Amino acid sequence: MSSPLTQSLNPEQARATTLPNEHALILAGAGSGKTRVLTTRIAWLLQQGHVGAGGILAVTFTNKAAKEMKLRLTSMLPVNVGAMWIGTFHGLCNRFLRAHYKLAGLPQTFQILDTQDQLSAVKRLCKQFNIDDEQYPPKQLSWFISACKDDGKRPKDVEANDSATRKKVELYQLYEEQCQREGVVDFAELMLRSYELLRDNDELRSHYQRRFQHILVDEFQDTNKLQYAWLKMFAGASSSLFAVGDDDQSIYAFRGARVGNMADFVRDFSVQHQIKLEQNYRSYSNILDSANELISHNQRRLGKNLRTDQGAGEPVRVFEATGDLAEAKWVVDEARQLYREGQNGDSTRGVPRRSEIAVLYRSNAQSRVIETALFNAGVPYRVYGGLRFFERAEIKHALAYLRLMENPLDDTSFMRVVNFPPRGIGARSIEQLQDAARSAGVSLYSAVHHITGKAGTNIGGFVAKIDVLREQTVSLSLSETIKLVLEHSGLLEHYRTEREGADRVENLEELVNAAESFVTIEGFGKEAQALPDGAFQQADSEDEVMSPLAAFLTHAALEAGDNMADAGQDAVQLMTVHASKGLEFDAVFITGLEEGLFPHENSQSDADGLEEERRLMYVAITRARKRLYLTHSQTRLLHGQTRYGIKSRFLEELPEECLRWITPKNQGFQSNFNTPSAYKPYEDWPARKSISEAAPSLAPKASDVQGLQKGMKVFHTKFGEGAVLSLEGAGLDARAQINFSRHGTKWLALSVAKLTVI
DNA sequence: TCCAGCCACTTTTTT
DNA sequence: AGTGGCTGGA
Repeated sequence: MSSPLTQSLNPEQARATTLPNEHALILAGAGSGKTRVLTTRIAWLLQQGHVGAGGILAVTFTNKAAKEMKLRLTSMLPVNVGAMWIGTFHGLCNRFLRAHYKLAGLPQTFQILDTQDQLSAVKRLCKQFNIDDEQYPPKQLSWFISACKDDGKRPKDVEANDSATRKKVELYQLYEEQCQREGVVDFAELMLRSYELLRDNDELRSHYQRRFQHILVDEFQDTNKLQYAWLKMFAGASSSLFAVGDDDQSIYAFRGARVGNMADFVRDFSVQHQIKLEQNYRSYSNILDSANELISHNQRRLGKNLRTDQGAGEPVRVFEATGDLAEAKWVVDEARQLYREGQNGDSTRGVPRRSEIAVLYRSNAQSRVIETALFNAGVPYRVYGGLRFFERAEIKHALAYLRLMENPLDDTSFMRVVNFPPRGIGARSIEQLQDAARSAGVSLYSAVHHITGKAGTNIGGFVAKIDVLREQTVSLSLSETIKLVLEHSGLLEHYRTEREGADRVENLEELVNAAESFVTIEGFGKEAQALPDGAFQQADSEDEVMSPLAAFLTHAALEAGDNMADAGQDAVQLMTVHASKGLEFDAVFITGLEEGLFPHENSQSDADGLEEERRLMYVAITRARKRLYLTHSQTRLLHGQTRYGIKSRFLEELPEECLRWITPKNQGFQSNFNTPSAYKPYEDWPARKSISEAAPSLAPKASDVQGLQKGMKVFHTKFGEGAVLSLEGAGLDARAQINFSRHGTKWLALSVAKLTVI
């Protein structure tokens, strides 16, 4: 307890950090020093001699978090982080499967399919079996397969009561066979295969259970069913599972995360100590109180209230714009002002760097307007999200050549580059090859010998080229190998002659650099090195070190890299709310706070969806340290159409005393239009339209709203005749659901829509 | 076989 | 509006 490691911790943090060897759940609110507690606990356990480095298993969701944890640990203690298992779920599964590839039934050179690869594998499968892709869209199939695996289900475990599901399960089965034949695993398979291996192999399981005395999990609220089961497999009778999470920040239910794992954990492991970290070190109280008040509207919570010792700080500013461009311009002006004040040395009002300003939005489509405004104002910015380095087409092409050299069974990679750059191998030749491969039961690569004629010659040339590349590079370094492949594959040449290919050539050159720094910084083969205690040598060959190329390919699949846009320059940060999780900024702008957008219309149908949206808003608010701005717009261009938005309900759920409305509150579009407002708009009012499509809210109730009643026939200037289905809200928020004879059912805001009773 | 133009799609995302 | 995938003509 008196360790200097824990001296600067508050009592709750110190208690969590120094818990005895037992299972524990730490409810760590936003900005409460969660990562600090996690790393300090590991350091403390090691320092007190409770466990050796080899006995630690620490799991995170992102590579960034894993890296951060390792970095902080090395700064706390002189410790060999390589001896600990610290990494992402998938990274650790990879390490595990590489060590026991034989037991797992995988080739040593197994390749990892990312989401794109998985989709193309599914498409190939569907084509082969003549699946109607209208009825079974490959994307959905791919999603279905991943969802089954995330649920821990093999095809035989999936309950199929209708013919469509039975078909999907059948395809899932075929997909599995295809992957197995080709020696590839997708992301979910990494998890499921490791889980099953542990479950079914008693000797292996007890070995690992004895080994890992302390298992620590970050962001526990984001674990899915399989990940929780996986953790349970590793946790033996003498292991302690230390889970850190925040149910209020669970925003990934849509991809299978189960907040319920927190309650299950408490029950399954008879957790004695649940410690709440409620002291927030990040935000001023106006911001924190807003977050607390907002999240209190959620019913299903474990319950937690953040407090701060910092003062009230600036009020949260709310701005209503007339249009999305005006909104963006206002944000940019305000951001510049903050930066200017920071430059003048005013650290309470301004921000020292542009990178301390974040502009958040609910969906990616909203970034464009903000980018335009920033660009026009000459403000440097950086957009997160979008394609990352290893996901770019040219990089994936290059990697496909490399993967094929490493594992000729990989048909996905074969298909990607067999005719890229174009070398006269068309659909017919490919079909011939696929038929031959299928009837001989071999890979496309080895089926080339069965093909004769022109197709045979062309494809034969391609295969020969791969063989030659493999031989030529056998004694070359990794970066030299890649350089040679880029030249001899014709990829560089192809992009050099392409009009818009300069960026792609640059990226390919960057790939060579990435390989160089991978070897020097990361070392290679690290993932597959021997277990320290040397167990299981009889069963598997943990001592066989991966080739640098194999390690690099794994790295590329598991860590897609940054999107490398303007790194280095001090720039305003643009990202979705999801992407902002785990980050913090001096100033945060949350934009597009309109019904249907945030909360998003697709999430409003059920209460759970709405609660997740609210948690999303909670995450967004708690990113801010000093200044928080909330903006919404009366009109917005979305998918090429003007939409009229209603102010988000979340704005109403914030404590009034923390807010300052820059524009008068409760001004609907109508009243603004009639009474030119006190503030000066950035642009002229948009041409008036009489449509407003608002999302339905949860419970329609009112029977008579603004002279309308259910069942009335109405006329609308654009949609024509219709019947009122339901009514809700009052005053400026009043809405009517109307079934138009020619345009279907729509929700209209009565303050905007021009309706006549007929 | 290749390229151009047309059509459908559009919440959030890590590995 | 913008993009990615697919079809049909050269």
